[in-house]
Amino acid sequence: MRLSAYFLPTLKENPSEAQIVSHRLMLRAGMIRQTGAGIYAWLPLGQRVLKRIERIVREEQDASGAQELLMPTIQPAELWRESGRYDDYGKEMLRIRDRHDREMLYGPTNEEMITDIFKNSCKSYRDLPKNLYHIQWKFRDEIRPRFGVMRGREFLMKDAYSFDLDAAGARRAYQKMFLAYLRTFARLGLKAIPMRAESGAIGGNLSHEFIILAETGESGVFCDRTWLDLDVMAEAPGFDDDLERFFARATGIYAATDEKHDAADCPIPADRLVSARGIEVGHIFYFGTKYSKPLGAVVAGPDGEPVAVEMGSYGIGVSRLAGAIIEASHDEAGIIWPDSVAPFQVGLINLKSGDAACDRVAAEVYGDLRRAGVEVLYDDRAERPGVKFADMDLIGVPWQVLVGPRGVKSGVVELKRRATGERAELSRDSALAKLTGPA
RNA sequence: CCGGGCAUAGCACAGCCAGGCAGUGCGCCUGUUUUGGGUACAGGAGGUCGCAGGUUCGAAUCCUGCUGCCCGGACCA
Repeated sequence: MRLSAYFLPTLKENPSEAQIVSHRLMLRAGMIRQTGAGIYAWLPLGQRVLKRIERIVREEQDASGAQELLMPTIQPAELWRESGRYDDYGKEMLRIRDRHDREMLYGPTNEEMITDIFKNSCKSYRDLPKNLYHIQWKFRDEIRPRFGVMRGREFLMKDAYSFDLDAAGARRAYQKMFLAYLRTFARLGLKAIPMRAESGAIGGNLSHEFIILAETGESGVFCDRTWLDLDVMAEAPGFDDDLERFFARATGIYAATDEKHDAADCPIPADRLVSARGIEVGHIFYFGTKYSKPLGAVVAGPDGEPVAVEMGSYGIGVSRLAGAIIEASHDEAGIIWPDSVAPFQVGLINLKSGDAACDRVAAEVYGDLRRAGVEVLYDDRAERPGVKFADMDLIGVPWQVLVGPRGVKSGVVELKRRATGERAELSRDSALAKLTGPA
């Protein structure tokens, strides 16, 4: 992509409405624009990041055996009356009426709808187990949205729903998602700690929140110091292996949200306890027959007797993750994207646009990278080098390739790693090899 | 929802107290200059001063009502 033609409205100054760093940087880097309290438009750069995050989430869901579908954003109120949540959800649910005066709602979650879809087609224990998910926009009418996309009213969420014949099966489904979540967050370049959590309005009695530690986190959390240096994925099993041991070990190291933490009854000594703030990026629940019973999701068991299916639900805040990753990875100059979610892999800077030799070399490097399948943002604007450096640092592209008069003369380009600031002068071929070779 | 604050050009803000030509910096456009970390100079474009009403010869400025947004809290997968 040539930057001269790209819609990338970066800002030099901080918009006054943005207080926390991820919100400021997302606005300044031209990723998002606010259209109302807690409601954002995603501009091309932000959309690219969202798609990258979504893809990793999708790949890990698929790898775990879950199947993707897509449910609507608008739901009939009737479904929610059956579960009793139409009243329970309160003002956080956005309620609307269609032209026939039918009561509808903009879905805050999809337990009722998926259970309804499931029950209409799955009648036998032979149809189990199933895990169905989608990645869809949700709306929760938060009293007080804040922190940009991290606490928006409209947000993109992956939600999965598991159906099993018995509690043992549901436990395995829960553990598979537990593993899928750890794999997902690791790939996103995040250290997410699974913490015992309240199950809230979803209901149920087994629940973990996946938390990233960050000063700007919304909730207080507590964990064993061991977590700070632990690479929990080092000994992670495959999805088809026995997950019980891994699950026991990962959940055996103390970690709890403040609702679940009791200082008077804490299993670890004070000098090992870390008190911090965290951003919730995922939440998983086992809730048994809470929805299957009222909604009639019943299958015939092996003995022919009806059995209400055992369910769980599993959420990942996809749009929130864009903000959370920035909270965890930025510096004074701007965003530092992990390679896995970067909107472009390489930012190519022509330091002297208009100079025939620089234009030629930059265009050739651009072509070479594109042919090699690298997503590259080529800054071909007639701007000062300083402006280009500042913009490229701000938007956080992991690698920068600098083409300037000096290097062109001696036949080299400069390669800069955004995260470390490390630079090296290389021949064009070795730079290309480095950027297209194995990571 | 409670409490506090803000609303003037794309962005950040001054002007309001004490009514009298709509301003500054950045950004944007044109030209010159400069060319390895947001360059310099000159010229230019850009405004329903959030909306509605009131007071006044005259309102960005004073008064009333409304709306939107932000912050703290409570709430919240």
